[in-house]
Amino acid sequence: MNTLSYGLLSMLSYAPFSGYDLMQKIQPFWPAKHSQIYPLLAQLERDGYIQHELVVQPDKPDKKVHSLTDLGREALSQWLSQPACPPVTRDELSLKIFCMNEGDPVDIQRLLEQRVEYCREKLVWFHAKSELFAHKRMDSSPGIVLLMRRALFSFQSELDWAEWALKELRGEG
Amino acid sequence: MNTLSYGLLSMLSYAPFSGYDLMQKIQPFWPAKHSQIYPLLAQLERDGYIQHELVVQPDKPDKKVHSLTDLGREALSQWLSQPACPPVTRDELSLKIFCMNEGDPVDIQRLLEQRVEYCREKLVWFHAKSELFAHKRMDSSPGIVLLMRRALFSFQSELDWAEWALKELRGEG
DNA sequence: ATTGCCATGTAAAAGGTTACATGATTCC
DNA sequence: GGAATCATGTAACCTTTTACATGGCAAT
Repeated sequence: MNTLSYGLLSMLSYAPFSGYDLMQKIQPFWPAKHSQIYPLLAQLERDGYIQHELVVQPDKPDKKVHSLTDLGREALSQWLSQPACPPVTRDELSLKIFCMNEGDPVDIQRLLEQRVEYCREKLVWFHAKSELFAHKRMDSSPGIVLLMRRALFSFQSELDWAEWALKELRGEG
Repeated sequence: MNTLSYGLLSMLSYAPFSGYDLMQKIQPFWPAKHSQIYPLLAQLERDGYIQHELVVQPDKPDKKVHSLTDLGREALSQWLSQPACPPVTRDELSLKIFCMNEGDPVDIQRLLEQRVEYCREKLVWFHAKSELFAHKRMDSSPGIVLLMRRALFSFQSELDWAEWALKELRGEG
């Protein structure tokens, strides 16, 4: 079973969800399109890790609500006990900065400004989310609290770097 | 042309390299195996972006040393002027932390300790590299300096987070 | 009216990993 | 003697993206 499959089981460890919900929820951790998720859900059901119930909705399309079976829960905890694969990041910006000598310095500055903006947006989003959890006492599990804080750490450090890099390029270093 | 192709052109903007060299050099920015790189190099040559020269080595296997053509250099600077795709990260650890309720807390602590170790190793490596550049006055281009610093920023923030998370789990928060 | 969200699926293409294949040299 | 490095390639497989396909409801 591949990592995305375990990812789907991970999401379902909280509550039953539709494929559509799962697709949205898994994005921050393991980006995937619906075309990849629906077939995997069918496979997970064939293999006995999940089951589904058809929920008829009057205003919206019917949906399949998937939930973990005992076998699925077992598979999850067994997977948790094994070491995690090293993270993989692919960022076009790195490559562009690497060969920035080849282009117009203004292009590189624009790229960095875009990255600054991107990080700021992410930070606003995560700050809003974590305030929701703090104030309104939402269903914040220990895992989500850890991941939230990591996102804040990592986007902040990327933002700091990008701003520093812009200063360097403008000769203010 | 895909991003890996531009990545290869980016590496070649510094100097001519063999496919084997390129495979190693591109790893930090855009992980790829040799089986993906060799066919792409052939294609880039067919399309006129690079050319190669056969270099015979007495002690080691012969190699093809690839270099940018004018067309390749043009393609690079045109690519630099366009916005970069958003970065993509896939980290199994995120998923495991997300559903950590399902498993033994000791498993999660072990995973975080492994991540701490991983970050420390990376930091040691990047610090060594950047000292090399600083002291021995190596061929440090502006791009490489920026990327080096980013690596230090990002691994440090991941390390800080993982150590904070371990404290939280041990109830020292 | 058109865009966007909800909801599910399949098919084709592109991107990426693992395995197969070869062979000399160097280091332990 | 066995593993690691250098060096290039192909084939099979798995993963991921893009495109095809459908259709109702809500909001601007």
